Amino acid sequence: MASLFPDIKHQHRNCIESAISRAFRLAEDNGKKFGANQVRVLEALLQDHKAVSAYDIVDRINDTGKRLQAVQVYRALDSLMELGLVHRVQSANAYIACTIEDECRNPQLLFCSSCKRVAELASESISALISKTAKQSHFKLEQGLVELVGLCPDCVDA
Amino acid sequence: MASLFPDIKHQHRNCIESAISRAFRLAEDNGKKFGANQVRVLEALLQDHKAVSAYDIVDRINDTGKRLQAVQVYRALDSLMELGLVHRVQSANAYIACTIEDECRNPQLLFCSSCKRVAELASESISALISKTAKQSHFKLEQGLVELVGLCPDCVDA
DNA sequence: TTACGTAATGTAATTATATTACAAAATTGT
DNA sequence: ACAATTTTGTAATATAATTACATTACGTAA
Repeated sequence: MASLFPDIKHQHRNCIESAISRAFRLAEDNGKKFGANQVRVLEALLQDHKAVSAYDIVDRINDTGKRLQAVQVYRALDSLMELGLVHRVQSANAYIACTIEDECRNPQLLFCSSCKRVAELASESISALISKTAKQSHFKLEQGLVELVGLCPDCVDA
Repeated sequence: MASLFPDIKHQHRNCIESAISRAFRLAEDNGKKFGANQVRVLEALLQDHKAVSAYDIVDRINDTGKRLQAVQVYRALDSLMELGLVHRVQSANAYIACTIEDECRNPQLLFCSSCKRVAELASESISALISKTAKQSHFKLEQGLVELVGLCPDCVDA
């Protein structure tokens, strides 16, 4: 199996474009507004595949154009997370743009503690097991978080 | 299946005692020091089965006896987490005492977003799937976090 | 169109969470 | 007893997230 982490020479521009257009589509489908702040935050996250803290997003945004404050970034993050377009990297208090095509509310993340990159899975067997577990426990699942923390192939080799 | 969440009339004293004695055993086995601060923090967490923030632990501790500062509580939490005796409830920036008998570094938590109680699983099928997934992805797993956020049976009924 | 109610955005301040830096005390090995 | 190391104590600071409220944009019904 090839690494789930982005190849050094992948066409990142494609990631950005497809994510943005998917975002507009999803927002439309859900009758949600997709304003300038949301777009800017999503774009800031899409600059790379690393987990980025909210304040780093603020910095990225404020490098250019109209300045935003933290609270505005948090608001945008909240709405993006509601749409499943952004996930919180729980163990790092950071955020990542979703790379899964479909609606994604139960992220399965591989987070490299060394280079901070994140790869996202969409394992049916994992989600099935999660649902089954919740059901067995009479637990009304709102969100199932799976986060594998460790070293990505590149960082293991290095 | 009975609820994994503690029954209202369970003998909580037992939880506390067994956790503490297990803690001493584990620390000894690992040649780790188990000082007064660690004990106090663990006891504070064991007061109930809810996720507790670090600063709430500080408050619980400072209600009685020698006062501790946040950093001391964080240090104790770190060492307790290293031993697997405490887990971070990632989605709540809070902490919980482990209720599993064996070494526990890949917690599987059910976190009730309403009452903040936490139930802990030790599903072999989940851990196996996690390990397998990491292996397939050539990912050197340091910690596998599974956190189900939702409503416990009591809060669903209510 | 204007007036009104609602939702989104802007701005400032504050609260909550976690870490750094360094001093003091305890512990360990020689 | 002494130096080296680790743990604990204390103060300050850094980072993360939210609250409170003012302002602007947006839909909609008179």
